[in-house]
Amino acid sequence: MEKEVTIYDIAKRLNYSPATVSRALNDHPAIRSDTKDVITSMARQMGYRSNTFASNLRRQRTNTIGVIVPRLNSNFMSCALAGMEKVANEAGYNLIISQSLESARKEKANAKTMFDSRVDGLLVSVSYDTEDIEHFDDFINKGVPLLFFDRVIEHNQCPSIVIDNVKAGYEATTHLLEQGCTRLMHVTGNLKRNVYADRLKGYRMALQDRDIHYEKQLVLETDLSQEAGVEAARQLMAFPHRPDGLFVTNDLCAVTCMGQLKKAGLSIPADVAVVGFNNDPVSQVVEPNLTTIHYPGREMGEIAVKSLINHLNGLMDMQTTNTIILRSELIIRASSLKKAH
Amino acid sequence: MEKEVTIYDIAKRLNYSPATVSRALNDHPAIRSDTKDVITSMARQMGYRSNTFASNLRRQRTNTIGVIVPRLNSNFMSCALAGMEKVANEAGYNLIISQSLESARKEKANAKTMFDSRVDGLLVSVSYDTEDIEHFDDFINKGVPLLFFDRVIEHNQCPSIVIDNVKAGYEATTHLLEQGCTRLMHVTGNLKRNVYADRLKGYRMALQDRDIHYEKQLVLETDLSQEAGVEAARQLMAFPHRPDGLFVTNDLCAVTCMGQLKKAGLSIPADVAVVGFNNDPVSQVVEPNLTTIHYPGREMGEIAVKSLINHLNGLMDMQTTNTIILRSELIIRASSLKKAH
DNA sequence: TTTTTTTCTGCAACCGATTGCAAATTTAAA
DNA sequence: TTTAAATTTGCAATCGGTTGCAGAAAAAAA
Repeated sequence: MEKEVTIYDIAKRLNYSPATVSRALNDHPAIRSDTKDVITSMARQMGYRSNTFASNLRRQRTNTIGVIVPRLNSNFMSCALAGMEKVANEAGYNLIISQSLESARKEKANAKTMFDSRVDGLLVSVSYDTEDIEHFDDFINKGVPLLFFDRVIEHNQCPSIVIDNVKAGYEATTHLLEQGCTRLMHVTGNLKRNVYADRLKGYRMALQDRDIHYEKQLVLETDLSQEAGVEAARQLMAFPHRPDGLFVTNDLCAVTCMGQLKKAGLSIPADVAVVGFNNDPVSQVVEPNLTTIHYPGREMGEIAVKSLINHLNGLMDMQTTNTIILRSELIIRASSLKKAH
Repeated sequence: MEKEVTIYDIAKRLNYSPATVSRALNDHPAIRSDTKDVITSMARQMGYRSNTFASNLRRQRTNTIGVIVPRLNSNFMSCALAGMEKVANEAGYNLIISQSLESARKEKANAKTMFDSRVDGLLVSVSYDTEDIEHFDDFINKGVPLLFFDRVIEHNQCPSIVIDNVKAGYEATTHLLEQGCTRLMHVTGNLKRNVYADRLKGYRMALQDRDIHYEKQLVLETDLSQEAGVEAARQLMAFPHRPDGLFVTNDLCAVTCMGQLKKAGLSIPADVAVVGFNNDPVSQVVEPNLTTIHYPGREMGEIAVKSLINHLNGLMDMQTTNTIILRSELIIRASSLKKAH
């Protein structure tokens, strides 16, 4: 285990002061360029590596971005994280990722850890049962940029990155209606969360635009798990006047539900047309293939990190940008096609 | 933006030395317990938070674990990461995650970053085209514990966490043979990687045990993408003597392949019985449901981090443990059931 | 050649916690 | 009461870069 090389070692070896070495390695303009060359090449030769802690300690900066998500093992989230990691990595930032597991309590604990780790910025998609965001006040007070994505919470200091969930919900619903559905069931998540509330709003608007009466009983608020899909199928079939269309805001839940319906002898889309959400790989595997909304996870992750880093570098002020809306898209597949095209 | 409280502030306020405060906050035995009480409560009252960098700088430790994976958006990997994050978080460690995107070059760059970030330990699942592991020598030389999981590389200094891939391959193959298949195609990944090589070994052993001649042409080495699934189906159908069994070492690839076969009019499992690998959610969605190997991603992640932390705390020596093998399991579903049970 | 301006470089303090060693205090033993 | 032992606490150096400020050196202008 050899000793670590420091700028002092380099300085002594070349007869410069540590200050000069430091500046040379950081490409400071006050250092002549041939001096820089000598120093950097000697640094390489001696196997020098910068000590991040000393640097962080002094500069009060960590080059680290914190990410708090509900859970990281969903297709959408892992794509978003993949995008984040890529951009962060290229910009020389590290990512510290933690999951709240849908619990506000754990989210709070994670926020504290992130704060203590002194992340330069924080990206958050809030948990199911997060009510307030006091636990992020520390960041706001300290001027640490905070950015919400996907599941966001309105806050005038923090920008959000989302898709237009109202529009997506509207399109999904409209599509089902255009296919001739007359009675649409809607299975969604916790309506405290913008993503689900907005999609519901879109659903209602679409109904309204066609003068279809909104029935509260047709909206099922669930945890969108696979079990919820089973339960949704049960409820759907229990209706005296059975719905002929189904809009589920999660693909995995939707396909599980579809499976149950098929098992019960219903035909998709003839008896029940189905639309999911997220464009998860399962949507192209299930039979019939699932119509769904393409949710740009990777892009969302990339843009979130890009915005944060631009802000940190003073290239952009996040306070002025309030919301970034990404394009989503209805992908029509067999599960909803009652009419031939 | 208030000023940060340091142990000096606490010391001054209580008329102790910073040293005493430091020790008190770290529960050092040399501090009387009522002194500790006074100090900790004052720390809380003043809103003190420890400065990790100063501490890291001094202690030459970071409480951070690095993770390098091929990509983080697969079901298996995101489950493994979820497990890692959970355990690490509970033990007060942070995770820095980066992905090699299956490129040895990027893996090297990531390793360097991790090394410079001075992670306390490193968990690695190697990329497709990693040939050597010289880029991890720095860690080994410096005594930073390095642990491989899933896609591992033999190294007498580094333990591995895996499942028994040979056995899994053997069981999958045997199961197909028991169902009456006589000619088995095997679609797998880069055979440089232990996971695929071992599964192939299991496949061959199973054939041998039943005196079935091994045909090289029946083994397809691919990147296991969905496109590879399409291509596999094409090749399967092109055989004059068409295989009646198919063992694909990845569920997503398997289901895509199945889709193609069905589209071509073949019936599953009657014409071709199929077994996948990983127990991805899609396996329970596709029709017929896919027989597969359950791969304990979450457990693998948890155990990986647990082992690393135990080693770091001196509770366990990783040098002596060479390999940890987790239990995997064949899950039999309809896609391979030719015989009724 | 002298003066002014510009470009480089170094000094030294600082970031905040940790820890070996010694001194001070308390407690126990003589 | 004195001495020895055990328990607490503090001093000061240390970890390794960073940066304001001042001074030296070099270049440009007078």
